[in-house]
Amino acid sequence: MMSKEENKTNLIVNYLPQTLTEEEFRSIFLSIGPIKNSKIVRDKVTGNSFGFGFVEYESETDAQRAIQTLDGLPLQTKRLKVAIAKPGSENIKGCNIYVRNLPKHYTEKELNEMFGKYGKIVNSRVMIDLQTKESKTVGFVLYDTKEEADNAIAELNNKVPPSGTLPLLLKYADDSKKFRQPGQIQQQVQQQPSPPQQQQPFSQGYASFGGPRFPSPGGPMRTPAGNRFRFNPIGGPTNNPGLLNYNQNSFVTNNLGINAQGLKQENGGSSNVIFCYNIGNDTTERELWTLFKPYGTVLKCNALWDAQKNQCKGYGFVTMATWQEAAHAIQELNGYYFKNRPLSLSFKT
DNA sequence: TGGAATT
Repeated sequence: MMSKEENKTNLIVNYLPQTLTEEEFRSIFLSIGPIKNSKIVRDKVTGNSFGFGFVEYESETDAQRAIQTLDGLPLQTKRLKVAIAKPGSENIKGCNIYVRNLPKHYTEKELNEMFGKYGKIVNSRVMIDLQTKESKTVGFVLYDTKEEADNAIAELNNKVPPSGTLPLLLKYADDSKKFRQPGQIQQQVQQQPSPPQQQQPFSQGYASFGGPRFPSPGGPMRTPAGNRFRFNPIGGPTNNPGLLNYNQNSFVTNNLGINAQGLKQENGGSSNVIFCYNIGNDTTERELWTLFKPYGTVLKCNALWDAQKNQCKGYGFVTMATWQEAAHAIQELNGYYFKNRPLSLSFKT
C-alpha cells in the first residue's frame, strides 16, 4: 500500500453549495479524468452537507489538473476551493481558531498579518454583516498544524491588538462540536436528486470581506481575478472574460439580485425559459439538465430533434424554476464552451 | 458565541 505521504491524488474541495448533490459534485470532477471515489461530507443525522468534500483521482496528473481547472470555479453563490488533501493521519484537528473582538476595520489582511507570525495560515476570514457590510469583529484562522494554533492562542489570547481597544478572545473553533453532535433525528438522507427542491435565495450566502473568494495565503494556486474562466462540465474549461463581469467584492451585492450584462429585471422578470443555441447535434436533454442544474431547479429540458437527419437540430430550451435562476444560468453559461462550441444563451422571446 | 478544511 502506498504510504499516505506520497498520495497526491486525493483532493479536498471546499465551499460547496449547500444544495449540490453527490451526482453533480462527481460529474464536475469526472470531466477532468477518472475518479476512484468522491464524497460530500455530511452530517450523519440530518444529511446536511458540511460544505466540503473529497475527490480521489486515479492519477496525480489529473488531480493537479483539477486544481488548476476547478479551483475558484463559481458555483451558485460560491467559489470552489480545490487543494490536495492532507493525509488523514496527520495532526490536522484543532488547527482552526475562532477569534472575537477584532478591531472593526480588520480584514483578512490584518488578520493574516497578526496571526501569520505564529505559523502557516491555510485559510482565514472575517465575518461581515450582509446588511451593513461591516465587520462583525469575528473571524476564523485555520493553521496548518495544531502546534501553530496552540502557539497563536498562547500568544494572542486576551491581548489587545495595536489598533484595538478590546482584548482578543481566541478559542479553538470546533471545540464544542455543537453542530456535529447527534441531535433529534429529523429526516433521512435523501439520495435521489428529485423531486426538485427549492433553491435557497441567492442572498442566503454567507459573506466575509470579499465574499466567497479565493482564500488566504499558504494554500495552492489561486485563480487570479484577471484570469477568469468558465468551466464546462462536459467540454472542458476555456478562458472567457464574460464570466463574473462584476468584481469579487461585489459578489454579495450580485447575489441579492442579478443585474449583469443586459440582464435586467424589466425585460419581463417573467420568462424562465432559456433559448440554447449552438449545442451541437449530439446533445441530449440529460446533458442539458446536468449543465444547468448548478444554477437552480431545472424544470424542463428540450433538445429539438430533426427527424429527417435523425439528429439534434443544434438548439433547445431549458426551463428554470424562476427568472432569477434563468438569468443566473445565462450569465454564467453564455459563451461558455460546451462540446467545443460556444453556447449562445438568451431568454426565449 | 460562530462558519463549515480532513471522510
